[in-house]
Amino acid sequence: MSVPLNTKRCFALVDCNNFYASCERLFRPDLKQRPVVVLSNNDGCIIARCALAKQLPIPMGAPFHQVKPLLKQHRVAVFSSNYALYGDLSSRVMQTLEQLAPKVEIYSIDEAFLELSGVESCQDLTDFGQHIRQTIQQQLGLPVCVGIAPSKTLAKLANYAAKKYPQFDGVLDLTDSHKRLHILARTPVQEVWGVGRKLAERLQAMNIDTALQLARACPEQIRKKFSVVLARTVNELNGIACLALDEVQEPKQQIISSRSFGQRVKEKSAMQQAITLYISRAAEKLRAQHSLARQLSVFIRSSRFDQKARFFGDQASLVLESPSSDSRVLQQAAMQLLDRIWRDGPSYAKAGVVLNDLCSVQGLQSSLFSPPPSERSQRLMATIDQLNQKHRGSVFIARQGRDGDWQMQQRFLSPAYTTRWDQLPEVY
DNA sequence: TCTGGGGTCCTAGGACCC
DNA sequence: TCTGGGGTCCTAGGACCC
Repeated sequence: MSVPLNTKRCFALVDCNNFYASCERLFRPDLKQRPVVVLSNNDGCIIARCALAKQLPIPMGAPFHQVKPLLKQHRVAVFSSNYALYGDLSSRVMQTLEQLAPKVEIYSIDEAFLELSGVESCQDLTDFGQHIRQTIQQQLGLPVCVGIAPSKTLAKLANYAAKKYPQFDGVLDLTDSHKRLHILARTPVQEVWGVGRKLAERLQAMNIDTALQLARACPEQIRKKFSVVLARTVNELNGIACLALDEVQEPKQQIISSRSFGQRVKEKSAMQQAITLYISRAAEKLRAQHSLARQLSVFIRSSRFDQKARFFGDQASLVLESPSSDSRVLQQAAMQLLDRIWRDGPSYAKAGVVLNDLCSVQGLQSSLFSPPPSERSQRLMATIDQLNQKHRGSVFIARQGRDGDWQMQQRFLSPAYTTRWDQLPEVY
């Protein structure tokens, strides 16, 4: 009787390479030899670069206006972010992965953890990683890298190395402990999942510079000096899995909708329009996950980068009498909050709303103390959501208005190739 | 002129209580 | 005159992630 190779727990992290840039290039084969970058909302800064663009001195997060001349000089193709496109391609990638492995955790728009333990077709782990890579490439035309290891943190690290070192051909299996030590010793501690800039600084002050040095630190000491989270990371780096695969996506505990303005806002009426739009977006998300909010906040702020004017920012929040997901109820409450914090004078650069203390509609049906929203309200909101799903922006609260200078800039938006019939790409 | 948005989790410290 | 100590709960803020 043969014993399965992978009786022990084993994770793979599949991560799309330069996801947003790859998505844009998918429908523009003419850009194959040209560097491609994607901008953040409002065309603010660079948030994705293809491999060619990474060779240029354009750092991640660079403000667009600062690198504009350089982009022009190198004939870089620039795109505003197109989340309709990325979201749709993302879900296709995830569906493909779900066919390849029974247990998949969608970790972000471009990453998923897979549990490989017990995958029958998976005898050699590296071969299986290559199979994943080729399948996504063939079916969707998107490049991915695969990291394989006995813990999620190590799988992340394996993925980092698979991307960084070409000799691995996009797949690295770190279940072997010799190979693991070799890679850990060459990985800066800041590249470890869970170690950001601040922690890296503190660790370096203790002469912990590499992932291997962190792996060899005493978890108890780390827990005392730092936190339980970093102590867990130390264990994970040693191949002790402390983090499980989360297959079910829990409803969000907080919903935020906020934007920087295309142009500074000085008038209260424009701010009211913007807040009304944001609250509608947030309420839509709330209803999509069948939740209600008990608490909401509104914030407004000027620009932190403005040299001439003093920074101004404020926020206010309130608790609703009974939890709600009705756009009209939330909008009225948001307008009250705005009245409390609004000041004439500042040039506002950004505003947003936050919904907190969320609960599920079902959980509330039986509660005596907080009656659930009325049938009428629920039906109305469901109808609005349906209409807006078909045609975005067909039904909205009048206060929102149709257009405003404050709306975000998207000067380089690609068509919604995959989600709108009228924008399907034409092939000649 | 122009510097993103949306999340999670943990900890420290204050308020309050006995 | 003398001004405790321990526990819980909540919130704000920090750090991290993509």
